[in-house]
Amino acid sequence: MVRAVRLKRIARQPKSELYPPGHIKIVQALRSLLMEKEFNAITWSDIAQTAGVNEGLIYKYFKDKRNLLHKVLEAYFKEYLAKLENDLKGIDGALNKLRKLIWSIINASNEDRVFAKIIFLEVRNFPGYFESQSYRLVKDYAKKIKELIEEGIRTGEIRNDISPWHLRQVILGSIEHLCLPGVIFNQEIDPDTLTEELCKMLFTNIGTHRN
Amino acid sequence: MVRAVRLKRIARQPKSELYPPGHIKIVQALRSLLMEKEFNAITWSDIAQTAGVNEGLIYKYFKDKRNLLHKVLEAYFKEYLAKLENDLKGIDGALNKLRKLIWSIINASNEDRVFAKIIFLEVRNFPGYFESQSYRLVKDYAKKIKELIEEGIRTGEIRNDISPWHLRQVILGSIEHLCLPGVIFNQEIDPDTLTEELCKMLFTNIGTHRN
Amino acid sequence: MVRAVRLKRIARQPKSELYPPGHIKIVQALRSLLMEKEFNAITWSDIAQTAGVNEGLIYKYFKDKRNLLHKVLEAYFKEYLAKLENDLKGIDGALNKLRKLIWSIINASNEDRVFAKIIFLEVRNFPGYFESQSYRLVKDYAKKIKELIEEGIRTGEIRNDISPWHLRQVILGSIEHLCLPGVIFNQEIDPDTLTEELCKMLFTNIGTHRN
Amino acid sequence: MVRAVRLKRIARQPKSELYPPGHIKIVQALRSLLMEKEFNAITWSDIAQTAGVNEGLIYKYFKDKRNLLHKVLEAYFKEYLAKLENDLKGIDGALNKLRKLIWSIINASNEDRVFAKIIFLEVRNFPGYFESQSYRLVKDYAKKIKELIEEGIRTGEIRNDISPWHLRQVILGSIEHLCLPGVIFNQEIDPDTLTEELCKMLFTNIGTHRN
DNA sequence: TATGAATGAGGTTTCATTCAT
DNA sequence: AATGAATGAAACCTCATTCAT
Repeated sequence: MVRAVRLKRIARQPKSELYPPGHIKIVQALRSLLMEKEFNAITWSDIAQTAGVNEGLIYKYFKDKRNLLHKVLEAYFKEYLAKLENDLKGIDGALNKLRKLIWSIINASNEDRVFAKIIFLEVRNFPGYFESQSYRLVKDYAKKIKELIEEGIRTGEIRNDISPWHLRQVILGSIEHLCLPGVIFNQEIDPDTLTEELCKMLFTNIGTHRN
Repeated sequence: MVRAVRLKRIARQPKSELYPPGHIKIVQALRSLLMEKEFNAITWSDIAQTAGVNEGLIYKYFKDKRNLLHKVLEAYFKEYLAKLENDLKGIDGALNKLRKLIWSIINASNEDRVFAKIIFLEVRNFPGYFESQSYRLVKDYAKKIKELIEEGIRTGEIRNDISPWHLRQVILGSIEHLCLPGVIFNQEIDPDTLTEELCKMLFTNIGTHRN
Repeated sequence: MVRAVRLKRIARQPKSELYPPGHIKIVQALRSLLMEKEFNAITWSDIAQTAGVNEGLIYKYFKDKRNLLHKVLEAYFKEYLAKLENDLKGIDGALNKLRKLIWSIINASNEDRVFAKIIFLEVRNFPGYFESQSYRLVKDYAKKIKELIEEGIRTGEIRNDISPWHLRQVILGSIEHLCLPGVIFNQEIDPDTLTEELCKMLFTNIGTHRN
Repeated sequence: MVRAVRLKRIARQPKSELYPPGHIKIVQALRSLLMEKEFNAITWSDIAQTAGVNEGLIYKYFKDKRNLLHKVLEAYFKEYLAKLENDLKGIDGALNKLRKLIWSIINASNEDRVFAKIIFLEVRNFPGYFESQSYRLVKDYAKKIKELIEEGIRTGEIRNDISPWHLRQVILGSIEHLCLPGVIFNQEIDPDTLTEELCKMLFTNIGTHRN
């Protein structure tokens, strides 16, 4: 009896719960510390204290601080990608999908400031990032955006003199700079307005239907 | 005679020569170190060694490492602004000016990788930056871009349903993300192509002549 | 049986034993260094070496050198107060108690030169001292002396035209200057003689019985 | 002619004016810095800045910081001694002289807080002080007090079972502790009250006329 | 006499990391 | 799995001091 109950409980647990409690506390601690401080100003001892965990324990789970940061980003990103996949289901047309995707990133940046902070401000200046697992996720994701654009070009929704790579960069950069003031100065980020404004600038032009 | 020559020599001296040699060496040292390393991995002793100067001397001129970084950025930015002002002279029309401005930033990012690195990767994650003199320059500059856009709207070159603030952010973010791969992975950045691509995406649409 | 012994041993341990060994060694190290050097000439590395402990460890336990000094004083003072309380038990009359108290401080200054050095020479010139825990102990102690004097006035042992505050200062200052040459030049301090001389000057006069 | 004028001018100048201006400025600077800070927290560069003088110049005049401090004390003390000598003129009786002397020190401590700070708080913890010229002045002065007491004993004004050395220490220590709170916490010091209180406690008793 | 520039040496402080329990 | 204690190395920083001018 007892055993059955146990198994059941474990089966129900979301994946992250499978990590030992110390591991979870440490990841949580970094997340919450990143709300107040920049990454470089956060020390192991900050993290251990916030996590309510011994400093030495961290070494059981993480190679170094950057490694931990990348793990945190990875977790965020996986969450985000799952949500996104769902969001895009049932949407027709490359432009519509792009619009939704834009809204989705901005929305995530608004709801998870730390996520945005990490991706916009903390990982890029560190070379090791580009060898990390989390960067691979980002790259895959970026690739998918490019493919979406190429799909749009094939279907004729997007002008065929547009370079997919350049457009992707323009979209990502625009989103970033539209969100950045909100992220840095803790101001409101309005996904609807920002998406609307950005698409107004890009889509009517990019699209072939009007030119 | 001698006296006249003297006056002339003093008058000719560029501004940077007014700093004591140690000061100049230190600034140069950080510039060159930033080519190889990220800012946080650079230590005082790195800088002092590279500059061929005593560590203690750095404190005579700079409060701390961030302060030095901001000073370096400031110097770059002033150089850049001077060049830009010249570049924009004699150009007619807001869109043409914007195009030139875009080219100008991309070009600067290409020629001065360190400049781009600092501005894209190193300063933004540090709160103190936003109180620095160099940030004030950046803000002034951003303001001017917005005014350029507003001018375009007034003259009818730019659609009047475009929000200047949002457009400015889109432009700056686009530039940044178009240059970023080049800056990070030390690849070529082609100002002409990038400018062309970006303007193609934005201008035909923003402009009123077609809608 | 074994268990009983254990409990007993733990119960007997003096409080200081509860600190980790490194902490104790550091405090001891400063105590012994103060015998030879003035506080300002003592460095962290002196302390660490003397304690046979890593320099960094000091920061685990003490905020800074002054903080450590105050902790050392605190320990001394607590020891002293405990002894004093015992010494005063069973003594009748405010003047007799004062005499015993005077003897007690002089005696402590003689036996613990470092204690006297700290209190007479090292803490007072540092403003932070007056916010420290150890200063609070000193103040409480000084207050008790004043109350003893007031008691003497109430009981008629001490002239009622004497200001308790001034008398307290006179007593403390006298003690200090009587001990100072001994403390500074490492000469003998004779508690009996000094107490006798001081009381001769003060008590016959302060007392009401003769005036 | 010129020479005569010169000599005259020099002769008229007060003694301190004979020092070069840099010297004077440096001494003044330390005096004024001691009002705000403890001696150990004052650096050469503080002093040079306050004096409006180059750091290197200090080495022309002073061996080290302590040496400078002792020079400052010396200057104060000489001023004080000159005043005191005048004050004591025409006063009859050892006790009256002592009373005046007590008043005089307390008064000086009130008017020149820095003087009191130096003597009560800053010099004693430094061994080198006891080899300094300024300490010699202090010792001479203390000796004179002892002689004054001995004179009082000889003339019968003071009880002959009083030890002059002990009484001198009691007087000096009492004065110090009566002034100390005022000096440390920048409170008012009232020479009249303090002198009155101290003498009330000591003199009626010490004197033979009543016993 | 006085200054600006620079230095050397060592003090202070921080932190990632290890290890026995 | 987790902790408490301690360490080593290197960073940061300060300051007294010197020297050419």
